[in-house]
Amino acid sequence: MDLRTLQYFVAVAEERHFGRAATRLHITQPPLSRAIKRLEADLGCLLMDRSPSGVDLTAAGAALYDEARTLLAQADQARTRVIAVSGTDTITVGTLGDTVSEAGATAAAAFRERHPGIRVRIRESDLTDPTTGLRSGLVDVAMTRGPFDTTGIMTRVLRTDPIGVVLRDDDPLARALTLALTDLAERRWFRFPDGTDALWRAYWNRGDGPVVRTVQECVHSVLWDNTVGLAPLGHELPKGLTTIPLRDMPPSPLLVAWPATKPNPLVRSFVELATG
Amino acid sequence: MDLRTLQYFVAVAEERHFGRAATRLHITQPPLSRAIKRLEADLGCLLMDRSPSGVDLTAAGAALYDEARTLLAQADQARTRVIAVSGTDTITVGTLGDTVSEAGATAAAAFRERHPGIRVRIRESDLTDPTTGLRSGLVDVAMTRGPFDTTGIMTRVLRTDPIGVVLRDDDPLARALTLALTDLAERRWFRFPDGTDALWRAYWNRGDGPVVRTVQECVHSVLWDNTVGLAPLGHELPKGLTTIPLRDMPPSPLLVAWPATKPNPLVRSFVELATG
DNA sequence: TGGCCCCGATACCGCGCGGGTATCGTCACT
DNA sequence: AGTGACGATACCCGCGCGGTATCGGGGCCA
Repeated sequence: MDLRTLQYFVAVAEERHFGRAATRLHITQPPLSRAIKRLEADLGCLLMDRSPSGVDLTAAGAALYDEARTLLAQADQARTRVIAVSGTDTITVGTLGDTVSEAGATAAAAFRERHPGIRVRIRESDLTDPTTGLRSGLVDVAMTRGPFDTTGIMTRVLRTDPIGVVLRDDDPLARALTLALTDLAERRWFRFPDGTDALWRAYWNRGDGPVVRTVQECVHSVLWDNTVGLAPLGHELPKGLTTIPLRDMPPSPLLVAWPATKPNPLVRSFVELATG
Repeated sequence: MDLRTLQYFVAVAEERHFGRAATRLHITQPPLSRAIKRLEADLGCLLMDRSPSGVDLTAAGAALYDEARTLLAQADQARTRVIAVSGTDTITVGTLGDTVSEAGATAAAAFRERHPGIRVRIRESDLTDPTTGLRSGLVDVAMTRGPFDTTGIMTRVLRTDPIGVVLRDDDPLARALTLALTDLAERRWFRFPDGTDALWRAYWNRGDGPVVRTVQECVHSVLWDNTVGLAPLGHELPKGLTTIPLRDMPPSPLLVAWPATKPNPLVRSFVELATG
């Protein structure tokens, strides 16, 4: 009866569905089934009645649900209190491009509500470092876009967005519903400096056009220098620009990333709040 | 930060000593050191100052100690409540020989105080079955003496007692401080029936004297039939009998035993209370 | 000051548990 | 009868948690 198993149980109890609970817990269904079964063996009684159309709590299951809820809340509070005593009072979040407005704002808000005494410092990184300073210790946790080299870094996917090409509104191709990379073979692409993470650059770079480092420079390059470039779909663009989906680019994950060895104990809580 | 680790931490915090805490937890010292270290890494702060003469809690450690205590108590209560709801209301304890008075009484008393609503049924077994009915399901947990075949059975040692030979007070050898089995080579030994667990019988049987099944029959056999027999030292004997330590017999463990798959959820609690 | 002892840390090993993917059994609904 | 949804099962793999053996370092005593 460890806390993780109880968390699993609570998830199933609330979702009334092993599959949904599993996704909510960021695991798959079979381990969850086994964990519940083990919990039942440990307590010596059935906790839920399985039926093909979902699950129902038994009396014992309902009792455990209440207990587990308070237990988990108390455990969480214990962690918070210990960390408060230990003196950690700041968490630094790195953001890349517009992840700060996309998902960072809600995550930071949730975190601030959860840890009223903690200062949340946002550090907006330029586009050359997808880790936004994780490796150099400038930030404790990053909200960024993949793919990039994740050795020594833990990540969790928040969302996955299709990739499009950024064009000027008056571009001849700007009316297309979708495009392929071959349609743009002759164009000049803005790209990122050599210092950028190799995997990230291979994914986002095309051709050998002008080098940019920030979202601003991307925008200017397209608007005033008539280049094109890759960008995820589904977020606001400055007036005069549009994004056309590309058929032959794999989608890009929007993710939260943190060091595998996390010296800042607040990171775990932030990740939980950011990913639900 | 699972519950087991917190239990480890509480033990160290209370003992102020890794070694003692480890024995109290029925593990060895290295895993305990690692667990605490991992807990510290998880929380991101030192919990105790190690010095060669023991350990001291840091401020964070003291905070965690309080939290952990309440958390563990609540977890225990959660387990108890769920089991109560599930309908289990009886635990049957098997005893062998005089284990019932030796350790069973205190264990049963502790259990009754801890679980006021639960009926504790004691089933005293004769000496032919060292499991006291564990395998056949007659009892949920046994307090008995080793060694015996433990396949499918979990055990925990309560104490280890030297083995002696039971003699009549007026026996020529009854004045010796210690004896060897060779000193008794010519004697008739009482022994246990063939149905008895093989390992147990090999340990306790000598020669091919009269068969006994109960403590009473052992006593009578020695007093009235002038046989001798093996018995652990350190417990009361009827008037007229005495026990002389044997130099060449390995000591016998007094242990609590329960099925590896334990259908009765109260067993865990009983074992904890019996072994401290 | 050198030797010893105590205690916590570390190294290494084997096994079981907790993840994963692939597949099955079963029930409800066409 | 066929199909789809859902939980259970089978199997695999890597890590965590136990174990034993050993190290390092600080006190204590001769």
